[in-house]
Amino acid sequence: MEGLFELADLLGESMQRELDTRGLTRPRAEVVWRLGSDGTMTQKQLSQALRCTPRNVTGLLDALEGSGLVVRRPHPHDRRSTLVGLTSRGKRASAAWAEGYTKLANTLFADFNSAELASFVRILDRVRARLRRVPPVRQSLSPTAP
Amino acid sequence: MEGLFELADLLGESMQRELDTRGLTRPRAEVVWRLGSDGTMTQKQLSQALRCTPRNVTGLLDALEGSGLVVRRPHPHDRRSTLVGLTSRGKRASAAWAEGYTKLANTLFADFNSAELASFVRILDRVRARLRRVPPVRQSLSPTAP
DNA sequence: TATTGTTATACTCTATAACTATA
DNA sequence: TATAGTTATAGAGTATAACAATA
Repeated sequence: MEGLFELADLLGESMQRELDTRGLTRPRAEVVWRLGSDGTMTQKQLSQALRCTPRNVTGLLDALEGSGLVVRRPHPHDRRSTLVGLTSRGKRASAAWAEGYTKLANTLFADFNSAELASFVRILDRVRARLRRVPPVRQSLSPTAP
Repeated sequence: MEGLFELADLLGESMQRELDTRGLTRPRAEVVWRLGSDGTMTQKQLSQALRCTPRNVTGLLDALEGSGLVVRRPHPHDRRSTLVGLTSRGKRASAAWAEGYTKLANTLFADFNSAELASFVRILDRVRARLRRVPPVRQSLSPTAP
């Protein structure tokens, strides 16, 4: 089933190519993507959503604010916090990506009949659910194991 | 078909977790992986295989040599070149990862009957082949599009 | 006293350009 | 003259720790 790993790599490369043509790095694109999906949030919430440090968020937002995709606004009730949201340009970018991925998926899965697709999706869902629960198999991957 | 993108992400995270527990970064692990798959090669060949600059290879090899996973040897016929290969520890690491991924795949795809699996693999292969040919859809992903 | 976001500092990956040794 | 690998320099992402403002 190495094909699955290769497919995952190919999907990653495909996404990367898209970002390169837009002059956006992947971490910055993830910020835009997240804000587009979940809407305005504080930097703290963003750092939790992206699973990175608050310091990291500061740097990414500085760059994205500079290129006009994102705005920082004071939190109305907590003056320690900063609310982050997409500009109209950021919203267009986020929506365009979502559309692009949908198109890509449609292209990739065109020409399959519905029975095949249903079977594929069923297996995909079960594999995905299982992957979420699989713990890292540390022992078998140890490069220092005897 | 967003499930496929999510699965790709999950697989990536799963691999990343493995590397984290080993104290290896992804770029360094890719060097070890590549040398394990294709055997000894020059730094030039490595930079082409990894699609990065020769300078980048130098840095990765410096680190990997320091941790004893890789050795540099003079090329027997061309004194400009350097041959790079895995140490025995590097070979163990590479083999252990391959085994780990096989185990993961086996875990993920246990409990499916052979007809389901055959159907899944067939679609997977066709999607993969198509993905290799799909060009980036630049227009539809443009954040600056009107 | 705890939390939010920042500055200070450091390490890794990556790239381009200039340079050395060799072909 | 061209090639392989290095040093020099720079920018992005990430982390920890110390700090300011606010709760």
